[in-house]
Amino acid sequence: MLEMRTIRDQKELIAQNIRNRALQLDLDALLAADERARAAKTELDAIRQRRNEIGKAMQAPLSPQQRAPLVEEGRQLKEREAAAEQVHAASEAQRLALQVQVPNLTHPDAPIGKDDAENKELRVVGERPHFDFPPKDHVELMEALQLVDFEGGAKVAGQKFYYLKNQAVLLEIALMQFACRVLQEHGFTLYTTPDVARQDILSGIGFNPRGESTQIYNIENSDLSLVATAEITLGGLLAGDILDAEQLPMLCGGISHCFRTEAGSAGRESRGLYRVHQFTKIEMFAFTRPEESEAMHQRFVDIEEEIYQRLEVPYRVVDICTGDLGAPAYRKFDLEAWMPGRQRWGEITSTSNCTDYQSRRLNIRFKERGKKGTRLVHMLNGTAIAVSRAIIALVENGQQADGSIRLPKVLGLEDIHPR
RNA sequence: GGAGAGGUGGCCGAGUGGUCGAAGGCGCCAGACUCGAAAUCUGGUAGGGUGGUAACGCCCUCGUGGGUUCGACUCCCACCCUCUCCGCCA
Repeated sequence: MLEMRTIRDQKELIAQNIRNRALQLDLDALLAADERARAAKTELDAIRQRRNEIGKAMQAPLSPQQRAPLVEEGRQLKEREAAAEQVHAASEAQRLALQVQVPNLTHPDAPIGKDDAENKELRVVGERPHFDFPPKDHVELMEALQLVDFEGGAKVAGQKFYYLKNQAVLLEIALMQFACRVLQEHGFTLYTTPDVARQDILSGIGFNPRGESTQIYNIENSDLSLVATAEITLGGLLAGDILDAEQLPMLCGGISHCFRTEAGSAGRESRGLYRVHQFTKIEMFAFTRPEESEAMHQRFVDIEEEIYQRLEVPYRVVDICTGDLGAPAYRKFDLEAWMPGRQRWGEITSTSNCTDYQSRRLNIRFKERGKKGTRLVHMLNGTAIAVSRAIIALVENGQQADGSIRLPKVLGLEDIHPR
């Protein structure tokens, strides 16, 4: 969420940003709602001020004749205050509903474009494999090797759920282990996290769990939702806290069980493990001083590249364009792996600098020694390894003519052979 | 799940109907002392909103939300969380 003052003072900039992001949003309605909310607050404050004055006056020893009119006025003010409070609460709710739709500002270097077709390729790293046989996709390969069971998944939990089997299970564990090790080497504190989170945490991160096209599974009779990523639980970890500046930057790595309804994406990229309702991910998260966030963002990209280089997966780095950025992201880079089964690049990691967009709503601040006041931290997230997509890349790129799969040495696993 | 205790500023901790944003301490900042530091002494030190060029004013915040009252940190209700004991359990 952006600060209302920013939206007021820099209306043109905000409006341009909304256009760049190809969003529809009535800024004037927001500004009007803001006017109403502030007017209501002024009104309410005036009533409260008078009430406080009466309270103060009543402390002095007073005769019953002096007290009576004060008590009466106080009584009346209480009623007026209640009415004013309702007006104020309603106008604030209206304002907030619009305010949270305003996307974050955007890095000046982010490419301007309306959708993912206009993302900018920054570099390609690694050699795409050449096959002297027609390459198969991961579904065909994995089913032949008894590494996955989609039918079982569908029977028990529905479409887009799956079981991993045999060596794929060890592969998942090895990938998680590898990613955790790398993060630890880079100074991250590792976490397992809850797989559910409260509404206010979800909204603070920028998810809208009860909205119409939500990606989120909600748990009935509670204000909990299944998390779509550990970005939610890691980012929410420090909600409401005031940190010492010396504690920053704070790096967290987490095992992330991801649950996504994938509403509205039926039929899109739906084959196999590419887009599923549940997967496991190792997530990076950082809380930084504002001055550090851009450098930290680069560092996240570097770590992602290190991981995929060590996994020997050919990939390219993409600078996400304005129209394809999520609302909280100030800038976003994706790594896309070469996927021979689809003959195209497929997203395997994503890292966003969300600046203070999330910390404002989650109220995560830091304090510097000797300085007055507090400042909002910057928050960044990034994928170390999203297991299901990493498996696609490894299996498809590592396939051999005899149907076996060659795996990168860093995982410490044997290659996978037909039984 | 049952019984009890408790949630106050960056931290610890007092405060049980009158203004208290809150004693005291720690920490931090500035100054004094010192060649310098430590110790000591003096003063300062919450966050947010809103109005104002500013000085400064006003409002909110003592877990959260309601209620009682002219007035609530203080009384009542609900919820959340923490701790102790008992039960249950991987």
